[in-house]
Amino acid sequence: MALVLYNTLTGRKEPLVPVQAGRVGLYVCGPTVYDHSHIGHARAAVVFDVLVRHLTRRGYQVTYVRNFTDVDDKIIQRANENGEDCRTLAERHIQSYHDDMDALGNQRPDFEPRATEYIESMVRDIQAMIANGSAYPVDGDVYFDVTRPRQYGRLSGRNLEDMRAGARVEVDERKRSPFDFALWKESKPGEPAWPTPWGVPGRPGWHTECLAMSHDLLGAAFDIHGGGHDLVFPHHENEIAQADALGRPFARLWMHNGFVRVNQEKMSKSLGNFFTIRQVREKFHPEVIRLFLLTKQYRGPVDFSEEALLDNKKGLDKAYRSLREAAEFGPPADPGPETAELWETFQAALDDDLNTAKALGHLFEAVRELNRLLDEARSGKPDKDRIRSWAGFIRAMGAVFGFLEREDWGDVAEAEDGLSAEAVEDLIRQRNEARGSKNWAEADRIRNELKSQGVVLEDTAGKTTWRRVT
RNA sequence: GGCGGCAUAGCCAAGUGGUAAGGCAGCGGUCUGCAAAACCGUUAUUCCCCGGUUCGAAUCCGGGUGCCGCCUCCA
Repeated sequence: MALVLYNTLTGRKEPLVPVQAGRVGLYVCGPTVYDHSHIGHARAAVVFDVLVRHLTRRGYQVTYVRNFTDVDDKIIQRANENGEDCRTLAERHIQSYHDDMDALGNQRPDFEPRATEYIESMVRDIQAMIANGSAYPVDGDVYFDVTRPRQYGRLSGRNLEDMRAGARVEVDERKRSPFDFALWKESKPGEPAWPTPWGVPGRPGWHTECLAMSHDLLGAAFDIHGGGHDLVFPHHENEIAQADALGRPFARLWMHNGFVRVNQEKMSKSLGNFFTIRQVREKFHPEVIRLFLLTKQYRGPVDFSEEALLDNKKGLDKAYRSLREAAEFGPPADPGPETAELWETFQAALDDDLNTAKALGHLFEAVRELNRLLDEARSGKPDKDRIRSWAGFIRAMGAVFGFLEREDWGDVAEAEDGLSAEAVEDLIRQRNEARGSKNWAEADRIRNELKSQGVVLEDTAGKTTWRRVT
């Protein structure tokens, strides 16, 4: 079955037919680096990371580009507030972003271009748009004339007549249409500025950079352009308008991930209801965040809450526990023929517009099967080969999602506060001595004491294991 | 005002014509000194409401209701 993806441009799912057979060029809009990233940014990055993993797994050679917007009004404003220069501010937040994304287990894109590295290309494109009349200068700025492309609004499904001018922002009377957007802004003294052929030093507007960078790194016609749903209008609409104005082919398929919500509302800076990734990381392991973000198909909204994270932590614990027990029967083996059917079903779910929620269901079916085998093993009939094969299968599915790859799950996190591992094991020794003499009261007292310290014991045949819970 | 999305058990969430995946929580059982974990069974005669099409609909059509998003900050 073919891999299909929902295309915002056409409003339906379409088979992925690459420009060049076997290769996929993917461009995803990255963050504007003036602040730490929140869970919404994490979702976008995780979704497209899983897409890349799946496409790669499916045999495509993927070129993944994700940009940094490192020149922009908000960056200038924040830098001024902090009394530092824009470059320093941007650099710090690029590092912060990398730190978060690495922690979440996202692979680095093949290219991470910065807007400031592509000014020349942008100037080239803007000049071409001025030359063919689709852009016009006003004072020191340059605006794009939205009445020029034949179908302005085709991505977001709207037309100029029905839009509300000035709904959120004062109408700039100098523009021909209120929806004309800035390609170039004249710089005030002290602001970042680059020279131009039209004589006014300044900086680019937001909407040109992705056009220039995708063009230079992936070629004019490429396969997939992605980003958060809030980029559909105006950002991506305006990118398409410029490509049209330049007579340039552009991305074929447009993918947009849904929002992360808090109490039924979009997580956003303006509502103040956002949680930064680093905040959430203080309470939850990054793999838990990752699992949570994949529990729903990427196009729908996902509701953020501690309860939801906690539920997912339990699910991940369960899977890791099985893998750890399976490891006692040897390292994970290549998935055998027994798992082939489920593997196909799993892949088919991802082939269908990256249905991670469905695929995750299949992963947990495999966990249950592995636990069944482990139960049989405990009752004295170990089938090592099958155990190792199912463990390998679960790992393989985990690899597509980018989790279940740790060896130290359960011993990690929270270890800095509470009892040391030595102290725990000492108490376990004391308890097992009590158990040996059938002193159940003392054994239970020690177990309860550990439980109050967040350590849960599990007695299995001849051995007591422990884990920390939050 | 325009455009778009969503509504499935206590919670989260798959399922787009053939008789309700999966996770969390709950209940009963097995195992255990007791637990924990795991497994087995169970938990929606029914998919927001009202009509219609069909042998058959959560799934298609029409009409409601509710929630959300976008209409130049935003992943």
